[in-house]
Amino acid sequence: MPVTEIRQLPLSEQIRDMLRDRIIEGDLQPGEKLTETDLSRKLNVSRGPLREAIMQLTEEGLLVKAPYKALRVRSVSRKELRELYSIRTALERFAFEQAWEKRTEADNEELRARFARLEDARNRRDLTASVEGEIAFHNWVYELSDHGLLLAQWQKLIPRVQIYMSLHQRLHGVSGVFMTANAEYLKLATSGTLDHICNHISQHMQAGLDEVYASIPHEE
Amino acid sequence: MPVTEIRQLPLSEQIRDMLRDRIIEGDLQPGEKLTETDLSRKLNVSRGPLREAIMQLTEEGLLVKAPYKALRVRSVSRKELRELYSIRTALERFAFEQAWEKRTEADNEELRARFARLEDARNRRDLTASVEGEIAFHNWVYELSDHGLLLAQWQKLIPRVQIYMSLHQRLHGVSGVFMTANAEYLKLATSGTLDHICNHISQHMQAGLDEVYASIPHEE
DNA sequence: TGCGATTTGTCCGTATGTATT
DNA sequence: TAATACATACGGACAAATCGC
Repeated sequence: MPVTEIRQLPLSEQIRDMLRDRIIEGDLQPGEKLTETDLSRKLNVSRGPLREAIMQLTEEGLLVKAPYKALRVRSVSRKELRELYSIRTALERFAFEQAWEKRTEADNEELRARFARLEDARNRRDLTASVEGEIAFHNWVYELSDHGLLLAQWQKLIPRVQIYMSLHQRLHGVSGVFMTANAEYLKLATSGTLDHICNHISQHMQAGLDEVYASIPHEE
Repeated sequence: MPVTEIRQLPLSEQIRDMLRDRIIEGDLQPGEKLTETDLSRKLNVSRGPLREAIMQLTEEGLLVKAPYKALRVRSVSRKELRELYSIRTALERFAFEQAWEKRTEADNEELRARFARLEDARNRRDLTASVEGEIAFHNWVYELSDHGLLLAQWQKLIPRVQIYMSLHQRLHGVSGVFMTANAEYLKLATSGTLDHICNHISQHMQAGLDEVYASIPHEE
């Protein structure tokens, strides 16, 4: 019986996705030191594809690397968290400017569906699904913007956002504060004015930042 | 006489920088197909570090790659050019918001120095120095913003900006239109109000876009 | 549509330079 | 300072997928 292992994705991408999940889940903790040879033994892969995965995760900001020096999982910090939410605010407001005139009723219905899925995940206290749902909810406007560069920049930020959301949820569970803000976001995005939703995003992001802020230690 | 080749940087980074220069200079043209084995022979390096360089350039958007498919130099397009300048507008306005209160007279003096260097490069009709100067001029506010994520996002855009600027300059030489806009930018950045410079950036970017737009063919 | 040629993806063994102890 | 661990790099080899005819 030949063991015909199917490989839909290149091995390097499988490794990348798996390591990214382990970092987001906290299995590999912030600041933890990793070595290539160690990882290649434990994952039972050679260093070639592993190095490619490591480089991509470094580009995403999940790993920190310097030539000939130790590989580390990026440490979380309040400064980075503030930067993350402030740049998300700028990008998402810009996304709404790009998307505003393009919205159709079908698009609005799609956002309501994503809101419902997010609400459901929260009610079930499903931490992973809540994070995924939050990302999908915000992804809506970037998809709608029809702006490839903007979408790419936002999607490169997603893993870092997931890290902070997951970290917070593991400490404090699924909070209910978010959903009222999300309901307002939904309402303004589908039936408000561009100015209203842009103003709301600043408050929305600030609320998200405040929610997570205390979960992060002061010093890097 | 032993040929003692010094390697300050890892080979993969040397390859990356060299390929990036060749793409920006137009030596490797948009849409051109590349093969790893071919490149490794011509550059006299093995495929390992070459693949790492290729991946980084793919992250920067200079190369396009899909599993098992041909590697290509990214084609330029008017749509991408519009996206590039529109997102630059959003990021640079945000950068000024972040940097505004942090400016000192020493910072303003630094911007004037960069303006002078840019003006000098243009007067000398030095195409390469003009592009570099333009980048350095705009880089000022990102450095000042003290926002690591923002700076990183902007710097990842730089190679693409350089491609379009170089392409335009090779076709039309150094134009004089820019410098009046740059002078206004300098004045507002150092002595205007935040609102004024933010409004100016939109016009400034639009002017830059218009300048380059006609140099790019319609169809991708 | 198939089939060979080309190219990418992967692995191994080894060597060398750098960092860390 | 020396010794060890590790990252970087090379070359060959084969498998897997794509491309061209």
